[in-house]
Amino acid sequence: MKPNPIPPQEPASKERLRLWLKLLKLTSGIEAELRRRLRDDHDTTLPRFDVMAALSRHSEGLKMSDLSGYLKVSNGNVTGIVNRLTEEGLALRVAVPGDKRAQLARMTPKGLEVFEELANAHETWIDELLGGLSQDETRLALEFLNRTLTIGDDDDLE
Amino acid sequence: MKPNPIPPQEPASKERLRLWLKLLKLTSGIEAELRRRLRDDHDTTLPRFDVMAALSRHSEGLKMSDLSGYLKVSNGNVTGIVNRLTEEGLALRVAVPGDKRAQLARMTPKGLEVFEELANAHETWIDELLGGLSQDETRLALEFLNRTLTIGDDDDLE
DNA sequence: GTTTAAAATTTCAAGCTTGAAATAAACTGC
DNA sequence: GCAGTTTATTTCAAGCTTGAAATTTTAAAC
Repeated sequence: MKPNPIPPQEPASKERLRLWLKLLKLTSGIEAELRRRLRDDHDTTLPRFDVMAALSRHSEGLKMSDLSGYLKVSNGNVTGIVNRLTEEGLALRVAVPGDKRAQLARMTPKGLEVFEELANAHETWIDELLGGLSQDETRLALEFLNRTLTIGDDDDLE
Repeated sequence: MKPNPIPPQEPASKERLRLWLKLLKLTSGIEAELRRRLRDDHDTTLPRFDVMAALSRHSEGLKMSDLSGYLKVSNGNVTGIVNRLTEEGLALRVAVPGDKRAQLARMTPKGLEVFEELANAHETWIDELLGGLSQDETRLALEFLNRTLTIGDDDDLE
């Protein structure tokens, strides 16, 4: 006699699909809320925030190509965003001594100041939006993700 | 690939932030891969896929506003996407008998045919991309998400 | 040194996305 | 009826995003 494992049978692929949709809904929802707050409360956008975050942890500046590499977006994309940040006085471009092709994108002091506020708000928002998780659950989830679902792990923005 | 150091004593908000970034990286990575495959292998896009999916499970058609409601995107957004699907012969608009303001977006037979292929490929891709998860782990994760992180739960696209 | 290839960036067209404004039709109260 | 409001949709400008093409500079081969 079989001890009968639990078998409400759905093919594994359907269950994975279900998990994916659930996961997508969760992250999309949180992301949408972050975008809304950045816009309504701080008059900025998530892409700008991401660029500022990357530049802020590299105070010496980043080559445009490194920046797009970190953020996993196209070169042309960061060109536009850094342009707009520059127009707003939050970033600037500095020449690279040995190489006339390259430029470093850097935060301005004003940019650093603005970003610090944004980063604080951001951490608070996440804390609130994931508020349903106890510290134990958070750790459990992190461990689970680290153990099973690690895709393309490189540094920066971890 | 570093083993990702064990979280030392860290404030709960930092751990939640870490979890969020991990989660975001996972879903963004999968999403990027889906977009790439839709484009390279099927010459279409994720937004088109999402609209087709919604229309396909409502074969009688959907009002534009209902469609944007399901997908949680703006009205103007679906207008453009349905326009493009229509140009490609995959969707069409039909008048609503009692209401001259509204229109139903519907799939064409060709659209349904195309979508069925896409949906099959999509399920296969997800199965592959989440392949690191056993069926038990999948169920565990789903249960965890359902229990703790349910945000704005309504039907469709679950 | 000159040619050739590689690298760093920007430009560009096309599509996605939004919120706000514009249109048009339907409903409500009187 | 009809004035005023609500509802359904489209249009629009601005920004994000991409991959491909164009530009400029550096490096390599010879």
